[in-house]
Amino acid sequence: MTEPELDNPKQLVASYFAEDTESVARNLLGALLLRRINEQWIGGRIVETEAYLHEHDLASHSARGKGNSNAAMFAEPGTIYVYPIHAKVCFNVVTQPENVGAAVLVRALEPIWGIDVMETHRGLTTPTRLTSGPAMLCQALAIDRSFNGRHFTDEPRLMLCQNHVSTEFDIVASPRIGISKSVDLPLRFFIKDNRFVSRRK
DNA sequence: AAAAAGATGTGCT
DNA sequence: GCACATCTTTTTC
Repeated sequence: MTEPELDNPKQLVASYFAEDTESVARNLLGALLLRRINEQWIGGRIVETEAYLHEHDLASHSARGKGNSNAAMFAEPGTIYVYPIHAKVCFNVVTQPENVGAAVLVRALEPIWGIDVMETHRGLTTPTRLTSGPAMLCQALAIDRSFNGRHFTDEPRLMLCQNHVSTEFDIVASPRIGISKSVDLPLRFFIKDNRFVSRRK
């Protein structure tokens, strides 16, 4: 796919993220996540997300309240929350009104633009290993902790857009991946039958 | 069987 | 506050 669609991007507005987290997680499926690097947009379509709530969600980083490391999660909706894990990072967008402490984790992309650049960043060329995991997609898009706390509407290095090409798909909900608390809540959402979703058999 | 990924955890400047 | 180690699960060979 070429880039004509990016000539007229419909960037998501901040109010898009102010509603309840589960809805935002569902709505983000199919949206485009783009990273500006070397005067080129690289990225693709979001195919898998997870919702992290505040109240009663012990798996969420916000469950114990606001602290130094998770302060971005309590900022205004549309703020980027990047947290470190195992020498890598994962990418979230804050939802709900300010001070709630909820966010959507972007878990997988369908790579579309700048695949060669993403292959270089990842050090491999297997398509389904490029961005099919929260830490993988951050490495592919060169997202690091310098993005933490930035608002995506004020961040020229990133763009979140509505996808006006392919919007027809079924959404599947399942329990979230890799957590030890609140394990049964069906807060993981992905595009049915998409080959770039993580943890497929 | 071996490698990779990951809502961790520790430790130091 | 930031860098990085480490162990379990999942995926690939």
